[in-house]
Amino acid sequence: MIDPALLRKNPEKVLDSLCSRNERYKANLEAAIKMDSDHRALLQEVEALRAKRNALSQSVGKAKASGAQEEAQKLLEEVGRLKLAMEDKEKSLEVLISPLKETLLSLPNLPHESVPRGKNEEDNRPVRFSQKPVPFDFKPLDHQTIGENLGILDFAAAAKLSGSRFALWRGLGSRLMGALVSFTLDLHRKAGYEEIWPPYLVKPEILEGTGQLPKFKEDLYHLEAPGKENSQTAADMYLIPTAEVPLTNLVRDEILSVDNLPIKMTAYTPCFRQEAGSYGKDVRGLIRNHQFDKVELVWVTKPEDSLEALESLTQDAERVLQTLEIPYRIIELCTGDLGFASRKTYDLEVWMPFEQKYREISSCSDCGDFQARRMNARFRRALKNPPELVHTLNGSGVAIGRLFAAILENFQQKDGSVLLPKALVPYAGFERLMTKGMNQVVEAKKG
RNA sequence: GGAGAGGUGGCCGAGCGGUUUAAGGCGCCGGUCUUGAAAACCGGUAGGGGUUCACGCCCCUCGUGGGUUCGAAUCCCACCCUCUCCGCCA
Repeated sequence: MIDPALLRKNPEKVLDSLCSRNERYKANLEAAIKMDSDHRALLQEVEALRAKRNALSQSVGKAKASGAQEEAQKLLEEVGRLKLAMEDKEKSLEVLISPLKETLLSLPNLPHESVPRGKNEEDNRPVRFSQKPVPFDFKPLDHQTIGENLGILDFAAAAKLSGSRFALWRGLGSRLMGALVSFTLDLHRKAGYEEIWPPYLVKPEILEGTGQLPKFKEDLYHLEAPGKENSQTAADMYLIPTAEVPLTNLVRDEILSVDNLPIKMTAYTPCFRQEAGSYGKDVRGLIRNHQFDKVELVWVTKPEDSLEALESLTQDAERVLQTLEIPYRIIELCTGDLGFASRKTYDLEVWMPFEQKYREISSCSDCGDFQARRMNARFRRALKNPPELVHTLNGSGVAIGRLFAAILENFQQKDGSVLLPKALVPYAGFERLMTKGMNQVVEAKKG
């Protein structure tokens, strides 16, 4: 959520900043400013009436205690009349609050001033490249074909169980997935991250905290509370679209000690997304599925540390690709391409030889105090200092399915086998993925 | 899922319709005393919001949301969470 105080103090700056994302926020922002000022005007009236009521009610008690029955009766009548006027205004206030809150929650974060202005992904700026990809001396295949030829990916089986946009791994493919998760978590633990194994179903307010709700409900898998009709409070549940959601919300409603910052957490989780808007795009393979696996990195920092933390977090994600010797590049997103909660984002993109282009495998964002304000996540510099909002950051470190795909494509051999990156061998327990025919040849030689 | 007990400030714990605008203790912070410390004593110790140049004043919050009342931590309803026991279960 944008700071309402800033909205009042400097509406032009907020407007300019939001419009650098997209002009369409202008109307909503102006509505929010108007609603905020109406709300405050009425709030003052209501509070004045409440103060009066409280004072009168108290004097009723005192009058009764001192035995002044007539006096008490008179006061009672007066406060009764006051109450009617007050309840009227309180109702009007109620009516103002929810659209105001809704509007404030629907506005995205303000881009950091260092972020390049731009309309869409074409204006994103490359930051750095790894070593150039080595060209193949044969025509590389796409990861789905490679995986199916090796018998380690079975999309037909996944479709039988769950429909399109699901994946299923078999045999060594399944083992390789486990290896990628262990390898990645190990790497991050060594960099000082605490490993977390969180729940995958969360309450609605948790998703509001990180910014997925109320705006992006159609992207989420939603479980209606059973017996909802009979209960006002039975909570719906949502499948997490990323581990960012449970990890970041761990600091919700906390006042942390400054000594605990920065907090660095990592988690492997499956992620669930309806991806409603993406029909027809990337339908093949492991790139865009309803369920996918990801290792996530989350930082909680002091405000003055978050930009530097973003560099550090991005490097932690980068190290996964470096260690696995996969070609990649890092780009900085322009204002128009930033995610909802982010004020500055680096994307890591791996080289995909079949398509001859870079594909996103990680997105690292500094959310500033945007999520912290929604979550009420704070810290205190010293005992006598007032609490301040923390800054939160998150990044994939990295998407495991896409990493799997990148390994198949980048390490494929002319004979159809895939040679694993060296760093992965101890985790996988094997060096090469081979087709059934090749395995038979090897075994026959042994025999 | 069922039964019972319970949820009050950083912690313990009183309060069960109106001098409670939450007693008392512990802890913490500041001060007095002291060469220094401890002890003792004195004072201060929640968060959010509104308003004010400021001092301050006001509103909201006793698990959450409703309700009753002039007035609710206190009474009523629903729910959530924790603990104990039972059932089911990987």
